[in-house]
Amino acid sequence: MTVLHWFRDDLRLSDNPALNHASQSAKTAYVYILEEDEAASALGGAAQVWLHHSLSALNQQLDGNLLLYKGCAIDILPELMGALDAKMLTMTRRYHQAGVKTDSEIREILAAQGKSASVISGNLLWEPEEITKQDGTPYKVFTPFYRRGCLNAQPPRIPLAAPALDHAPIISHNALPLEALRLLGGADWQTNITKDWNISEKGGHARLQAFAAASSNDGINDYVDGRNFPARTNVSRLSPYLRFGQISAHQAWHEAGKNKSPEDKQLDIFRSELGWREFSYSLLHFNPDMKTNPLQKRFASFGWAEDSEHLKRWQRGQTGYPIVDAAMRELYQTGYMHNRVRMIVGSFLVKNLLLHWHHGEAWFWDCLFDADRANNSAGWQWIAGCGADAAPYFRVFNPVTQGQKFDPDGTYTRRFVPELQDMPNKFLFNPWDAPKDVLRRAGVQLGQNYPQPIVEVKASRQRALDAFADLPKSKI
DNA sequence: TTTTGAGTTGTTCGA
DNA sequence: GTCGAACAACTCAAA
Repeated sequence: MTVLHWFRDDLRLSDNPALNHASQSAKTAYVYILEEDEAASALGGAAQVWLHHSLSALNQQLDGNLLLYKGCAIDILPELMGALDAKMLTMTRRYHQAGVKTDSEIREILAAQGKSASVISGNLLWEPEEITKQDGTPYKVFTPFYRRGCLNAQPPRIPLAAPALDHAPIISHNALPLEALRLLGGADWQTNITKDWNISEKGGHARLQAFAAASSNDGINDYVDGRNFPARTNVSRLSPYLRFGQISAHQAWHEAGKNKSPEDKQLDIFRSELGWREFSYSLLHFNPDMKTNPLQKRFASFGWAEDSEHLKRWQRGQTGYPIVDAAMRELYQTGYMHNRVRMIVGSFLVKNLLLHWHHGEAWFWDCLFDADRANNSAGWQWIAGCGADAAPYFRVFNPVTQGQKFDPDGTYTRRFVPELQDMPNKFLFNPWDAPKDVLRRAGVQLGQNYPQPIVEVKASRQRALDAFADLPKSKI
């Protein structure tokens, strides 16, 4: 008997409960479908590049047995199951509305043919319906969700070893070569952005181990403080691997805890970041329209500004605020952005420029390797203030102070804004305040080789505070 | 049942 | 320079 495992965002062999299930007492076939129906809002450019390399690596792990298709899963799968004479389909549970709908349709179609489809949880530490308040409704605030909800529930499973796979005989049945998925775009860009990453399950584990076993002032061992500094190497950089399932959250949870007391502060804070991912997925599960609609309905008619020139300058890293520009250029050049500066650029777009968070969500979706339906929407709603958040409306990041505080020697900023290479630290984050001779010696001509600030911090902050104060009071 | 206190990531102002 | 207070309104759970 043959079982078909449909890989989606679980591109790994180890700790993959659905794949384990498939491999028990059966020969296994494997498929990935680049879904082109409404089940998958199209992947962004960076995520496509990541996916290309991921599929290539996974196919190697499967000895060349991964079947690739492009199109509509409910058309492709029943036919493929027939060609393979497969009696069962396995897949890892997903949480976005269109995907959930596709999966239940598949199940019905196969059931009508006397075949089965198993949707098996594997990508979250806790399933959304497990973590609710006493009254059964979902949490809306992170801390009680995580501390009271998650940490009092069943602890995350010990990761499973990769199963011994008995490949079904290859019946390719019109499968496509990887190149036919056309996931790679422009030549220079896509080779440059992948050079720092080993895009594979193995690469994910190497990253995780390096993070977990780092020396005392690196990786997890100085996570609490170090994670705030974009020039330092304390964040895990696991997000793209988690996004595509090349490592599981369970593997990250347990590997990070090796040789550490469960009460260890560094470990606790890192795990709580995994908790934020859980929270985002819970929000997506209970609010299927989270990508487009604000969680707080009072934001529905908020008076966002319209300014395509400002938006373009934000996207290109030409705002005249060095920390913002460094971060936006990091994103565009590398497909990644450090978490601290994600908050700074988000606050700048939504508060200082007063542009709709949709614009930020869409740009991150296109540019980030780790663009994740749950995290991206939840994160943008959080920074916009319309999401699930206990934080005050007046939290507006100051791009000058944030730069001085979290990139004090300018290492990060100068790396991505080389125009300011020779600007002294004192004026690096506010070059418009620098005396003329300082600018001249640094070779900076504002408005010529580095932009003047596109808005003024104090005035734009006040404009945002006024606009937010005008919101209807009730969050509901 | 009601009250109380705290809540990822901040800034500014005035003492 | 440092430090505490003020900047709302609502969620959630413990007292």
